[in-house]
Amino acid sequence: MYQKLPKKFYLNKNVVEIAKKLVGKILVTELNGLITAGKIVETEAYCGRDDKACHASKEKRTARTEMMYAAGGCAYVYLCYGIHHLFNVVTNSEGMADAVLIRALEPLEGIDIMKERRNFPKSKLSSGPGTLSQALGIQTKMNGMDLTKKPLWIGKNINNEAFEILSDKRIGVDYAGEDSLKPWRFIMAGNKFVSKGIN
DNA sequence: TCTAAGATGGGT
DNA sequence: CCCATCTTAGAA
Repeated sequence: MYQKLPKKFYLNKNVVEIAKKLVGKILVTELNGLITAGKIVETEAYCGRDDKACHASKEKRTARTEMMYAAGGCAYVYLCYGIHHLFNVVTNSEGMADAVLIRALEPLEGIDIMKERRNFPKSKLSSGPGTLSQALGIQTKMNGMDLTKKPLWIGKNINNEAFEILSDKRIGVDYAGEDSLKPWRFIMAGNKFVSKGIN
């Protein structure tokens, strides 16, 4: 069930390429025996070199960014606006601060559990970086977890469905000037669970 | 110590 | 469109 991606998937040196490949993969948590899983339908790449939008821009090292320098294949979870836990996939080899922000999921399994955790009946379950973390129970204490093991992992595409991937500029990083225009956001074409989809 | 800003989301 | 909310980073 949800066959785990191998460590080497995350060691690719091109974070933009990994962000694109993550579309269609399955993000899974198993907490207190409860499995929740969703198909990744939207991602964004952040690079520690040549990208002002990245927390580790210009290879900046702080307590928060330290995890981005770890070898690829672990989680970088941080708190945004004091409320939202945002989940990222650390990539590249040790010392290279790259990460992919997971922005939206199509719920697959444990939907009742997600609804219970979200507790916002009128809103979507996991179509935004903050909401999907809440739906899967991802918190900052999971920062640094190995994504090739329980309780937080990424699995291969379930079936061999064909889909098209579109790219666009990233969301909420206007402060980064020209770097905010980089087409480093990837979405599954036509999927209604993307965060800002026309639906 | 103190302060400003932030990879958002829900409600109007 | 408006703004709650509180950690983090950087300044003093």
